[in-house]
Amino acid sequence: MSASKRDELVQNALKAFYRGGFHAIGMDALAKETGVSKTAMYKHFRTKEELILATLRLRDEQFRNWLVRRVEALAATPQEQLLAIFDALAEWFREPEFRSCMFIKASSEFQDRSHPIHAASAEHKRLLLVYFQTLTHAAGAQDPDGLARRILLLKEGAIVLAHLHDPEMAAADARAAAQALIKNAGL
Amino acid sequence: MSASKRDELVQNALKAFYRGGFHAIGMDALAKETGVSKTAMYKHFRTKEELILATLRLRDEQFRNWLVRRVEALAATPQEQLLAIFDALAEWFREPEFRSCMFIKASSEFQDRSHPIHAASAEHKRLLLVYFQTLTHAAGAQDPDGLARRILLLKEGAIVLAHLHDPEMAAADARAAAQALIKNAGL
DNA sequence: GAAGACATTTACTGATTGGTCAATGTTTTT
DNA sequence: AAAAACATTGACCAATCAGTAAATGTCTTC
Repeated sequence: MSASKRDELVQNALKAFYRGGFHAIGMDALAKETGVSKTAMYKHFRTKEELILATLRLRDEQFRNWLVRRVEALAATPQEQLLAIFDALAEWFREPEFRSCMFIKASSEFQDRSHPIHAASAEHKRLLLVYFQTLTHAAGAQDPDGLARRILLLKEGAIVLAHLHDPEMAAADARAAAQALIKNAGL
Repeated sequence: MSASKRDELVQNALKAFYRGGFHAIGMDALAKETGVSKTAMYKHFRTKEELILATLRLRDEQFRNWLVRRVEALAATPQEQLLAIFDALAEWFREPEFRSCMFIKASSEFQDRSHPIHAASAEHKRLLLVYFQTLTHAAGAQDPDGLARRILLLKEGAIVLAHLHDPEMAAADARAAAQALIKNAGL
């Protein structure tokens, strides 16, 4: 299997896991959905866990790239970009394939903090926090690290409620709350 | 099996599902852990899904009762109680058995909005929102319904980050954000 | 104490779980 | 064209999945 075929496998596995859950989808179903035989899959990933970790790495890259690009397209100044995060989220929530956050789901199914999949999920959130911190610092907020953590808090809450209640309202509420917090940080 | 034994079964199943996840724990393992034979379980619950729904009903009752009582014990006025929500959450996060929210996990594993388990999770959050609304209305906030939704947003975000990052910090950040929102609502 | 009702157990179903293996292509190198 | 390297396959493994059946035990009622 070529490197591009391997990427394609991870891409398809990502979609399948995102749609169906990690425990719910077996390796047989995965092989059938991706069009790759099971043995070929096990040539590249020694265990199901390794394949999951590979999909999470891809998803982390995809999501953070998408978010940064989208935010930069929507707003120019760091302060406006902090708000644009929630406009980007609203766009994501509107996608018909939207089914919450891959990493919230991963940490829901692999709850032990010491589990590699849980750790990968925590790391994704940490990297997002770092991005938010660059924005709050650049915007010149008071307590920039604290503001970044609160923005992340709103983002996670918005995802959960977009999945369970109304996507549009979740994004709008989070945006409004972020606006209040930003004003409160002297901006 | 007596009614109390049935309750005991649901209690133990709740613990097992909360610890291990819904798909990850099979009915055999569940029977062994609860000390009830598998056939006895199927006498009371026709399917695994029905048992899960029963555990969610119990959890909804337990959690909302606990939260209301704790909040009332921690603060007297509606406005203070809105903040006390996050002090109660901090206590919950500190428990060594804390492993995120049962309903976030349930909706992570059963993602289809039409699925009864997903619907039960959404209903739990809706009932929490109703409780928050009684507080924001009683406190005399501007846009009380909106404030309640934003408080709920913060609560969900705090749970996610308490599970993935630092529990103490998640609670404190959410509390600080709530304080800003409350002040912003004219209180 | 016998009869019937209810509870509980062990043993089992076919399907599926994650993972492996020997056999069979299909290239690439010599 | 022969040989060595690599890819791919379907069949297979023991274990577990959700769910069931028949048999055994334990009450209650008369």
